[in-house]
Amino acid sequence: MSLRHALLGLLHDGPASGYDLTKMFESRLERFAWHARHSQIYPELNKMAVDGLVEVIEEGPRGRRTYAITEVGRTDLHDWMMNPPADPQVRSEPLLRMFLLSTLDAEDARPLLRAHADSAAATIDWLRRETAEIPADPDETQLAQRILNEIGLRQNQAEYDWAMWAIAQLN
Amino acid sequence: MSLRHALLGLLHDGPASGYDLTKMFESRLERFAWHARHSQIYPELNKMAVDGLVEVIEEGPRGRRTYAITEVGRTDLHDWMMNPPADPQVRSEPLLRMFLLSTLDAEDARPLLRAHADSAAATIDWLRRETAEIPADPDETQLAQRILNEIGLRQNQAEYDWAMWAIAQLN
DNA sequence: TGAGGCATGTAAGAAGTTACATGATTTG
DNA sequence: CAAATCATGTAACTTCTTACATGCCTCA
Repeated sequence: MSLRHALLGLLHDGPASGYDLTKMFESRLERFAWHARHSQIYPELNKMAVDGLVEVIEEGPRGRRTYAITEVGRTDLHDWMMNPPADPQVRSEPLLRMFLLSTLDAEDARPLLRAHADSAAATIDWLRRETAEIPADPDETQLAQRILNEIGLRQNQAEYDWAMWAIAQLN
Repeated sequence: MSLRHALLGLLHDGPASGYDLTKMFESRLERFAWHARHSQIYPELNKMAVDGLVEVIEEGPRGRRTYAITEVGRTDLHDWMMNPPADPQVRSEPLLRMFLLSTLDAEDARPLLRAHADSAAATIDWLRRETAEIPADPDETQLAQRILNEIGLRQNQAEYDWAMWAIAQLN
């Protein structure tokens, strides 16, 4: 039920429509943590409303429905946050590819590692630009954003460093 | 089709049964890269055999069937390895939880970050022990293993450092 | 008035999970 | 001979992807 909790988590910051949440997934979660399309988000919001985790608080133009998290939703989110499973499950196609690197010879592995490094470097650039836009005297949301950007920066720096190191190992 | 390619990748190292591959997933892939259960692996191997990507090369006791990758399978794996998608999709529940940290107050966030750090530290310990077992003069497989352990070490070190830094930020 | 973005939806199929089910072989 | 492990499978269900489908609103 990670999708459900991702949505609750996003709604914790304030009410939003399915359309807004789809955009939030794209801009905030999809790159590092979770991925979902609108075709999964809209039905899930409807189910969550039936289950009382969210409620429609406004109907706008073009059939727009703005959802807000309910008290039940908050409790559910809090429980999920505070009880992580012992055996976390991860699915990362880029990392899987790296784990299967030994199936390639050095000539093929090198450009793949290079691409991996380039991709990490591009993400670092992007996160640095994002972070630079946060004012020196941030509010709580901006402070939280800074902490999140930091995990992305450190992770991608590790990926970059590793890829460069691995290229050196091939030689 | 990541499962398919994960299986082809594991079979690239040598023939194995569905049972062996299930164990390999548990010990090698599941923690960092991909996750699959035997109930998904066995049917997939059968489909892959129909598609000519793998073949049964031996039938052993208890109905054991040993699969080997075919030339078609090798080509398919190589294509997949060399053509990573532009927008990699990642799903990580632990990271999602960190991305939703701002839904908690500081008293709740602290132990969660602590647990995140502990988990990274435990993984680092485990990887260090694994790496120490690799002889000083490794063969090709062992060298590849060392490169993989290194990515895990660096990633988890980044996670650990970040979590400790984040705890400090809360104060 | 046309293009782009806003806004939501469904249907079919693929992928993945959980639970049930069975039996052989090895080892202490 | 009992327990652990080896070994494979299916059924029902949930989750996720891809493609199709529709129409409104805003701005240049």
